[in-house]
Amino acid sequence: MIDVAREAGVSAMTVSNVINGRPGVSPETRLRVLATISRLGYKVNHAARHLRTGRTGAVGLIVPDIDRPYYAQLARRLADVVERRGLHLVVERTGGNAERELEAISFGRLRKYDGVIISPLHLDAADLEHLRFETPVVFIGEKPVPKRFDHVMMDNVGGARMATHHLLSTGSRRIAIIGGRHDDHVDDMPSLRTRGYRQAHAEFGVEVDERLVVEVESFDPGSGARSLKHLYDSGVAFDGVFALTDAAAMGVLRALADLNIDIPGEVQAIGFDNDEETEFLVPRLSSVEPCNDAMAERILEMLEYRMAANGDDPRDVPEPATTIVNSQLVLRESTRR
Amino acid sequence: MIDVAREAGVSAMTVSNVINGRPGVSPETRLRVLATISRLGYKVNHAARHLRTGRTGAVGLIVPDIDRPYYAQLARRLADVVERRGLHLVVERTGGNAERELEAISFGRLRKYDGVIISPLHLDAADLEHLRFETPVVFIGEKPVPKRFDHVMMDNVGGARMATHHLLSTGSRRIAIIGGRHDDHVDDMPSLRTRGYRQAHAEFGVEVDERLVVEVESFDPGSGARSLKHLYDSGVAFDGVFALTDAAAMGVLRALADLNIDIPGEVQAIGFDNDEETEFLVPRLSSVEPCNDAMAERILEMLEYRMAANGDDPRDVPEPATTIVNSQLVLRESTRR
DNA sequence: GTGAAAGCGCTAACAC
DNA sequence: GTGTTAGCGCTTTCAC
Repeated sequence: MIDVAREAGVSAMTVSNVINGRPGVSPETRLRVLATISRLGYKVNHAARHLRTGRTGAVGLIVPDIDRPYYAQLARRLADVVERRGLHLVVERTGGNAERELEAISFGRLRKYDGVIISPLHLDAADLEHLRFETPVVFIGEKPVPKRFDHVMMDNVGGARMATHHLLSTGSRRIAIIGGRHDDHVDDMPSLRTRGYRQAHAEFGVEVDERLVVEVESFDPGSGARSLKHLYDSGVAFDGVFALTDAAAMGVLRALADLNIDIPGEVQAIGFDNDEETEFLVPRLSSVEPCNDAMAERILEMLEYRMAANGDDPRDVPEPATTIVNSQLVLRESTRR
Repeated sequence: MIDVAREAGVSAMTVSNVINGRPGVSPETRLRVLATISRLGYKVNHAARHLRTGRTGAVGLIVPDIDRPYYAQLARRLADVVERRGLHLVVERTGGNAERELEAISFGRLRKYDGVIISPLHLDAADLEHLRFETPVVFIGEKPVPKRFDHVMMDNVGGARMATHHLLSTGSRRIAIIGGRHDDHVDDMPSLRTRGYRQAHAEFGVEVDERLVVEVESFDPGSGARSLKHLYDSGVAFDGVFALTDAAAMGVLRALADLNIDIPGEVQAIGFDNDEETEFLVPRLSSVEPCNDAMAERILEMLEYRMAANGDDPRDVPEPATTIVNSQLVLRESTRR
């Protein structure tokens, strides 16, 4: 920058003013400086600017996994919203283990960002209790976080309730839940969705057969397919399947096809997440739409409040809030009407 | 940091040495400093460190889209490899328009990273001709880039040749190519794969009916399904389909199911990319595996060479290289044997 | 409308 | 084994 200043016969300050489009530079000077900048191929050093101003122009999204459609699609939506505000989104993944999650969010790495969106998977409220961030942070996902943080989550219980409700109201009485939990007292995704499943059963006065609650080690298609086959082989009868994610549901559809079971005639099936692909499966999969667009908007709204308030008058710092975004049933061919 | 130094009764330099695990600090001092650090809740400021050392510990991946399974899965693989080397990967997306691609790679934003992997979609060799990066860069993908850059790409032509070859050798003679190009003289993904398709036909002495070459506006399942229906409605007969991506192939399978066409008896189908989901489609989709693991390894190998060489003796800076990673056929239920 | 000085938080190089 | 000095490239402040 001082090179540019010297070449253009002005001070570094003036160059800085030109670059940042600040007023108070005469048109001729501005032009001369701009010409020199492009002639010398000068580029601002973001690290220095960051060191000085504390702003980076970047919003971080920290997720357990980047290749799961759910996170990938959420990332895209957030990127849209972030870019509309003149910032850009960068995504980091933790690989879904507690230690790496802590590392990603604790050791000053957040300072690279003006604001951060974190989706914890293994960290729970106790781990987060001691943490203080100097960067504005919004938590997303179903893991409970301390009340002093902003938190946006989807309505897992409500969505699962609706899905199960639909299967029950269209005649299913023995609904397998793939990925469910026998003990649903921890607030994670499987437990919350299992709770919705149980609520719907309670509303219909139908008893849940615990043998239909199938725990899984992961939520990919492979494990969905294996679980369903295992359930079938164990001889437990079922006439409906609620898979806790669309990825798992994909495996379920595949396994039902292998078993020559008619969908939705013999067994109806429903997923959760409304991934873009579900509409093209055979049969087209009914699912629960988590309204990620609304969620993305809400997340950024909260983050912006905090980012705006950061460093300012502590009086107008917003109260931490928890938002639950409604979900919505999308019915396709894998369920009856 | 000076706060910590003062509190611990040492100099800032010693604190720095402790933080970075450098030798030459006595155990007692080290312990005292560490205690003070945690008592004061001190965190290193990465911006300052970056400003001073020029290293950030981050590798950037810049892709057109983050929610396409192909990029998402590539990102995961790269993240694995990057993390094995003690760095971490951050992903940015450009949204797939030329201006934003340029912005992402040109305006000094790359300085946030020790090395960058770029997958251009709209920028071509001419746009890149003038660019000089001070950050080590490896290009990926099929867009041609100037020779002075490192470039890793998969074997699009070979993979498409193999896929088409298999359909021909199992009896198909009228193979539709979804996403193909009538004019395949530009080096982009569709053109390269179309070239492989034509090569295989030439080897078999089968003439290509240009009506079977179906151009598409995008490579998602929706457009795959629409294209296939449109082809069918137009009355052009076909007994095989090569979809240029698995996403498009997914739509093709869906459309064939809607038309009650038996796969692979009447029409056999094959995709490209070997996305994880393809194994669970109905029927299971045959595809071309681009060997992304090998590609990820190779990309990082090249990037590391450059990162190591950066700033050093110009004699041992490696020559720019272009690597083509082989692809491989994966046969499942959607094709005959 | 423009410039000079100071300093953001860190570390390389060298002195003690 | 530890401290001192200087400076990375920018912007804030205030003087001109």
